[in-house]
Amino acid sequence: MTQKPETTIHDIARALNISASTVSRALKDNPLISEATRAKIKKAAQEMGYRPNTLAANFRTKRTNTIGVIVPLINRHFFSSVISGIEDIAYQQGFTVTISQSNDDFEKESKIAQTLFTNRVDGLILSIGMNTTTYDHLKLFSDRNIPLVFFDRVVEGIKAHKIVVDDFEGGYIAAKHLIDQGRKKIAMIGGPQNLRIYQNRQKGYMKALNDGQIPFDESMIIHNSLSRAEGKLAVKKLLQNPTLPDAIFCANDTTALSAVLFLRELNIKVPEDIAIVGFSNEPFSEVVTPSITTLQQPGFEMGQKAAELIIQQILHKDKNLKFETIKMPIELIVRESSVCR
Amino acid sequence: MTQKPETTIHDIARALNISASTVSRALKDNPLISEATRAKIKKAAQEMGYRPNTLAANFRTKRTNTIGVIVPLINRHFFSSVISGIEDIAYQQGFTVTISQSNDDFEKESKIAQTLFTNRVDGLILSIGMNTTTYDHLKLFSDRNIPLVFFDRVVEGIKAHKIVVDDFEGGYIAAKHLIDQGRKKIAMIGGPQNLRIYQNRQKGYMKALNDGQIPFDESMIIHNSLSRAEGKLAVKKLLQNPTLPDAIFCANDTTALSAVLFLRELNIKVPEDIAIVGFSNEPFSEVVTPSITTLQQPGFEMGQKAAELIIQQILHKDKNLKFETIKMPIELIVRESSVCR
DNA sequence: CACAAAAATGCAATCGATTGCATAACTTGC
DNA sequence: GCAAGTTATGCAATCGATTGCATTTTTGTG
Repeated sequence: MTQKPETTIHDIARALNISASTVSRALKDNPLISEATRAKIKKAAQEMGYRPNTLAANFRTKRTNTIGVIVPLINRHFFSSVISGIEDIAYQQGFTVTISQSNDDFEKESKIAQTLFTNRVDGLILSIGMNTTTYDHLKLFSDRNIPLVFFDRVVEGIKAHKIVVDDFEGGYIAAKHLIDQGRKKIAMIGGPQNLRIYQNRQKGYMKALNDGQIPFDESMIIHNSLSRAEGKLAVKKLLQNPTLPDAIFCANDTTALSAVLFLRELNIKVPEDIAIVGFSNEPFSEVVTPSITTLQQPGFEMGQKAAELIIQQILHKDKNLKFETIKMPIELIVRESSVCR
Repeated sequence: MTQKPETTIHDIARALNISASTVSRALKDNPLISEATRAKIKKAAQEMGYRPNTLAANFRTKRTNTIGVIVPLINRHFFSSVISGIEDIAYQQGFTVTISQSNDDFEKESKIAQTLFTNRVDGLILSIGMNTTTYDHLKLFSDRNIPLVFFDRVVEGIKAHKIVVDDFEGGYIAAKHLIDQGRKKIAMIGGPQNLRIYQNRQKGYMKALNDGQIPFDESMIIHNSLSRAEGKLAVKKLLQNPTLPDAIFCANDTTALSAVLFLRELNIKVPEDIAIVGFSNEPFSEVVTPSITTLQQPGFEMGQKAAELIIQQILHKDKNLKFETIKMPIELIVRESSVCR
């Protein structure tokens, strides 16, 4: 199979006996070129099977029309929804999306950032890893004025748009909901406190307790990595607590799930004995028995918003842009795990 | 914030009073360059904050070190697992992964393929959409000898590696399992028959029935798009069938889930009255009550394999490569929905 | 020491599109 | 019919790394 040589704008120019610059302009619908020649050139391009060499153009213009995305784990419903949303908008706007996962590993996150940087992405959308506490790898971008948008797990003190759900509000609503159900001893399984989102979920929870005149009890809060296994351990520990909880607010659905399953194993009734509320509305939460009350984060929409913002920044490099923190609406989805019939 | 000008190999060359070609070679550890100068150059590069301009290199070498991936829907556990696997290997090998979703829309799939092509991806990994029946958009790649690897939903008659699970085997095992449980009237909810995977799942099912001396009944098979809504409709229809099924083999877990939920609504007992088997082992299948017996496809491993194969092809463009169809092991995961205690 | 062979380095073209500026072609009004 | 103004096209440099080939330097050997 012989490689047919690619047609270039020069070939077209030669064929039509005009200059390459005219061809280049015509193909981009530059109004400098008359309608007539534009049409002629496009026709020829079509016939000659011309395909623009993006590499050459990128090289020349120093733009790649590519948006880099780093998420902790692709294979997680919330994140893949966000990616889906990013891709949706990016595609419409003629951008390409490059995706990497950090696996919550700082080293990897850092290396990926460097790679994306050297690959000259036009912008970077990311949710930082659980263990990320320094941000030199991101300075690379801000130093060169490459747009950065954070979502979900954001970093304070870096100039960038941030798309978050109102985690405080979420935590508050969740705990309030449990209080409204008559629960008095509400435990919480929280995530790593270096991540703002988990801090806020907890703060919301505490505020609700306070508003509900429920004294705060240190021993009712456990912090872990929110995995299935750790969730189970946390529940085990809570069950040995001097004051037995009658409700647990879990900072993610994975933990809520492990609580539901483990309590079922122990024949402790959910929600009668212990009510459970999760966070994120994973697909399984709806269908497990009992189905899990949780907070719905609009992942797809967050992705769309992130893409819109970054593309806007890429297209109009506004020097004195005001960076916003956009709070997406969060919604309590009440299901069986928290309400006695 | 002034943009510091980027350091180029020419800057380094000038600083060290040598030629740019030497610098270029040294940085790539070309053995033509002596150890001594190599070290000197690298040191200088480091100090001067040199970062290779990938765009220039790509342009020159006509390679992008980028692998394109097209999946029907990112936001689906199986697919995001595959992506995760692809990304895993690609990253290790210094490749970047560009991801797009077709939303099972042929137009979009086609456009994406064109875009990826013009963006000069070095290879394309894809699972075609439900409605894709023509393959001109893929000829673009095969014509130019750009490696192509299919996974899951593959296309026959195109020269490419294919990574599939043994859907026939899966269908067979599923139906056999139901027969072994004493079921005699086993219905099937199958997918679109233009997709080989669904054909094969059905063929496996039919073979098992045949081997089990169960007469085949046309009315016991329904084809649809395997969505949650359509699944419910299919079940409804099966319940009105002259011969009521005592088991349903669903071609995916989504449909199996809708069956489980709908039957529960109707107070029809699963598995006692009707046993259910799904396909794909979605995360929810494990935790729904009753948990769903299903076939586990090794998504992550499939992604890894796909990435390995395509990278191998990219690196050694072997003209007379033999294309293989790799069947990944598939495993029946027996859960509550198919076994009476 | 001479000279061939081997090793190291340099030269310069090249990839293809883009774009500031120069020039050419065409209008228009008087 | 011509100057001034518009509109359309062309010239040529440029982006930065790569690489075939030429050239220089070093090494080794008789």
